Amino acid sequence: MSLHVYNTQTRQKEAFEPLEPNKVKMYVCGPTVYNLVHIGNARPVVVFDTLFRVLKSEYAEVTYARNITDIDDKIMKAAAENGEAISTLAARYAKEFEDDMAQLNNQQPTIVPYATDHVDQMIDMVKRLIEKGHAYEAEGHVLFAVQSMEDYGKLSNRSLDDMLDGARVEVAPYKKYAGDFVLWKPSSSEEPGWESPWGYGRPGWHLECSAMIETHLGETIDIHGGGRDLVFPHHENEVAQSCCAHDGKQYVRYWMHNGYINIGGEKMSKSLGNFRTVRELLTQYKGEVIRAALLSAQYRSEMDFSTDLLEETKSRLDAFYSALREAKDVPMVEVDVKAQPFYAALLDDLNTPVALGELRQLARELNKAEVADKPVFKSLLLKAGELLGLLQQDPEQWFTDSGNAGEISAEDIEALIAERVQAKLDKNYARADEVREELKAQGVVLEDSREGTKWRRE
RNA sequence: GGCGCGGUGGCAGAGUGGUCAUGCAGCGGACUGCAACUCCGUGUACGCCGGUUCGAUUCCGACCCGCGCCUCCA
Repeated sequence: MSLHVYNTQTRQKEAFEPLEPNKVKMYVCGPTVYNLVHIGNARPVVVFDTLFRVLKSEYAEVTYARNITDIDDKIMKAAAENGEAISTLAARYAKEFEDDMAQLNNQQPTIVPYATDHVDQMIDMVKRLIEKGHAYEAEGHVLFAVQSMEDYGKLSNRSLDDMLDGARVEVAPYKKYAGDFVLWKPSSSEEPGWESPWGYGRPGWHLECSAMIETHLGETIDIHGGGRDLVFPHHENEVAQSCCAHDGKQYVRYWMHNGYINIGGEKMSKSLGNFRTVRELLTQYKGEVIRAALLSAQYRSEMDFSTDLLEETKSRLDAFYSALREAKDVPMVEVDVKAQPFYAALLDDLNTPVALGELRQLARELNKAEVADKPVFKSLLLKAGELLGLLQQDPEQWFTDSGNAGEISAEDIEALIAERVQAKLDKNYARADEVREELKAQGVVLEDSREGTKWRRE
């Protein structure tokens, strides 16, 4: 079994083979940093972070780039409202994004390129596109001429005529053809911008990814990921820019797109205003719960993000950590997680729901195993968990950490437990039960075992 | 109008041309002073109608319903 991924370009699952043996180049579209990210923005980050982990276990050299878009009209608008520089606002929200993503156990990509650090490369690419006859200047704008490209529309599987049929926006008068898109646009003197051969201005949205990929990863990359809504126009236009700048050379070998997060069955989006920020969710659930919830459905399917889902996910993680807590003194040994059904599920286009199911079986095996067999199962469980970015924290901490201020302290809980132990020795079961009830009322559950009383916060 | 996705048991969610997903919840049991955790057991599920087939949830066709994209969007 080798890694298979669903390729949006061909609309089927394909065996994955990197262009250069043992070297994988992956690029994922990151956020536009003008506010706190929502859970929908977090999905591709978690999905492709998981893919990054799998790729690293399969290939010797994996380069993963995830950009930060720090120049954009929405950033300009937000900065103007705050009366601050766009660089200040963008830097702040880029930091908030990094913090949120770290809470969800996402590893740092190999490269995190910023759009504004690549304006020279973007200008250079626009120059080349004009020279090759794929772009033209008009009223201070530079536009990509989509009719100059044979295969335009191939990625998103649509023809130019069809696209224009359903167009909802007015066509700018300077466009030679309605489907042409902006590579460079003029800025007024008070707007952010850069000097260019076409005057003071700023890049169009699609350009940055093409330029940054060219700069950091080369002309052809293996995997390009992002949300479904980027297929058109963003990725289609990236293909157009890069292919035409590179004389038709293949841009991306495998396109991967994750499905939407819905709220109450409806697509969540910044424009609809029905979004939940990661920051807000983190006040109620641990980052690991949010991550596991995002992995509970296969990445291409849509998923409804609800309290029920988070609560169920928490219960599932509790069971894993309960097994690990019970096995805290069991030593780790060398194991081959790649031989497990768990791993086969991940290789099959990142089938994380099945992988989570297999993880549950490993936890069950660990619980049931004879002492001599426990090290193997504990090691498999932890190794498998690591590939999903889960189960890496101290189990004791998982159950006893207080996320919220104002909760009963660990010391107070321990004191009450000590009192209850004495009450039990005195056969004063009424008092023992009273303590249990008192703590239960404060969200603390007691578990008696041979080794003594353990506790956890609900 | 064009392109595309999906409808699986209370809920979540895989998958397959013919014995089983799995999880959460529920129920029964073991364990427990009581609990919890854990373990064991437990569900005539595949939108509707046709077709192909010895056999279809799985393939084909029509239909119904929901959702998305068609230049803000993960």
